[in-house]
Order: sequence, then C-alpha cells, then structure tokens
Amino acid sequence: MPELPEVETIVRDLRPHLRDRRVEAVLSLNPVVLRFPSAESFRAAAEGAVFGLLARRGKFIHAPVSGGDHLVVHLGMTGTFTLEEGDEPVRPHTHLRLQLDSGQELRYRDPRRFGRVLLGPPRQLELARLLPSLGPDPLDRAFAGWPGEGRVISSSRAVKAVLLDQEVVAGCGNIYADEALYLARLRPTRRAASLSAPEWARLGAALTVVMKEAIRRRGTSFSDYRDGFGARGEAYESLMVYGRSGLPCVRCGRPLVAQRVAGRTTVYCRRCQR
DNA sequence: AACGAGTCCTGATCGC
DNA sequence: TGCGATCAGGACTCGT
Repeated sequence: MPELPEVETIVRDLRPHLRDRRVEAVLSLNPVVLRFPSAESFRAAAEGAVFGLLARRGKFIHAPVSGGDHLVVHLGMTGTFTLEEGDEPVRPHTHLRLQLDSGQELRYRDPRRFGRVLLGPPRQLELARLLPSLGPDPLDRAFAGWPGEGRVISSSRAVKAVLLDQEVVAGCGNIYADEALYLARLRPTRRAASLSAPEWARLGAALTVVMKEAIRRRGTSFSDYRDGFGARGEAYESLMVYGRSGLPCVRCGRPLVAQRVAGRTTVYCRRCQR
C-alpha cells in the first residue's frame, strides 16, 4: 500500500515533468473515484489547466493547477499515478486519463478503488471535510523532536493504533508503523500512555529514519505500488519485520510473530520489542 | 473517547 | 483445471 515514502517518490518523479504542462483533454474519467466535484465540473475545470509544483501532504498528492484549484489524489491500497506516453496501452482499472500538451498522459489507476480523486481549492476541500486534518509529517524539519520535548501522548490506545492515526502522524501506514516500532524496540501492543518521553522520542526518530530509508530505495513494492513512471521500488528487501512473520529477527534470530493490533496484521519480535 | 465490526473492492493464494 | 473461500487493508461509518 502506498504510504509516505511511496507517495513522496511519485511526487518527486512527476514534479519536474508536470510543471507548466497543460491539460489538453480529459480522455476518460470514472466517476466512482471522483469525490468532488461532479464529473462535468471536473472536466470543465481540468481542461486547459496548467500544472504547478506537485506536493505531498501525508499520503495525499496535491497537484496545484492554474486558478488555485488542487488536483488531489489519494492512492488508497492499490492506486498508481503515472506519467505515460500517449501510445502506451491503457491498463484495466484506469479511472482517469489526462492528456498533456507534451503528448504524454497522466494516468490514475486503482483496481481496488479504495483511492480517490478531488479537484478544488484546498482550503475549501478541508472545510467541507472532503480532506482530513493531518498531523505532523515525519519528513518535515518541524517533526524533529516529535511529539515534543519531554512530551508523551496520553491515550489508552495501542501505540500502533496511534501511529496509524493520520491526525497524529501524517503518512504512516501499516508497513512503516511496524518498521518504526521495531527500530525503536517498542512492542506495538503497548498502551500509548505507558510510553515514557524518551521512548516517544525514540519512536519519532525511528519514523523519520524508516521513511527516509524507504524513499532512498524508491518505495516498497510488494504488490501494486509503482513509482511515477510505473517502475517498482526496492525497499521491500530492506524491511525488518513487515511481511516477515515466522522468519528470524535480524537482530536476535528469534522468529518474528504476527498478531492483529488495531485491526491490522502486525509483525514484531517478542524479545527485542518490549 | 475509543474500540470493534462492517463497508468498499479486486487479485493473489490456498484447499479440495 | 477450476472453483469457491479466504485474506490483504486505508479510511470511513456505525454501534457499543
């Protein structure tokens, strides 16, 4: 599933290629993935629009266009957002095709349709609750020291559940929550309120480390993820726990265990994570 | 407040 | 070979 590193990779890939590109035509649009506005309004606003500089907010791709609107894309579980040549075959489940003045096409594809597309002024989308409010981003400079010098997060929820809450940390999903907890040597089932300030600081630092390392490897491809040009990432090989249930812990050699926490499959080491 | 369960959805995998 | 069951889960809603 695309999380922060995957979305960041896509944004960095596409940013220089989309800048100043004009949308010649909306070649296809599946209304089921369009949360706002109507298909008619989308077409009217998109055609002729010129892209500015792409940005990422949590797991959302924000593509500003002339006139102040943002084309906002969330990839859900299986979404891809790629720049392809116009004569490339259109794959199944392609829900949006924008023809650009470069002859290329910007394509949004999502077999499982958990993702979404919006177009509008970002502030208005937030006020209308079409976009959620997001917590601090592990890639921001301001994230250093999260959750705050000497601060803790008082919650009865499992610390894993807290990491998956986009209002607490923007961009963290199941893979990197497990990886960060492993790096910080914290058991995912721990009640958040039981973590000390140094443990929180460790976790915050671990989040930034695992995200940056995954970006360096251009994201984790274990199923559907592709970068902005349709290629796979190679972070899967460097994962310490995710997808490694039953395999030896790289630190102590004991088999990693899988357990459902906060409704998600969670993998950790019973010895190394306390 | 915060949990679990249900919902959406398709493709990969597994057992028979 | 092929079929049905199961599982994967981000974000959201609803009931407890």
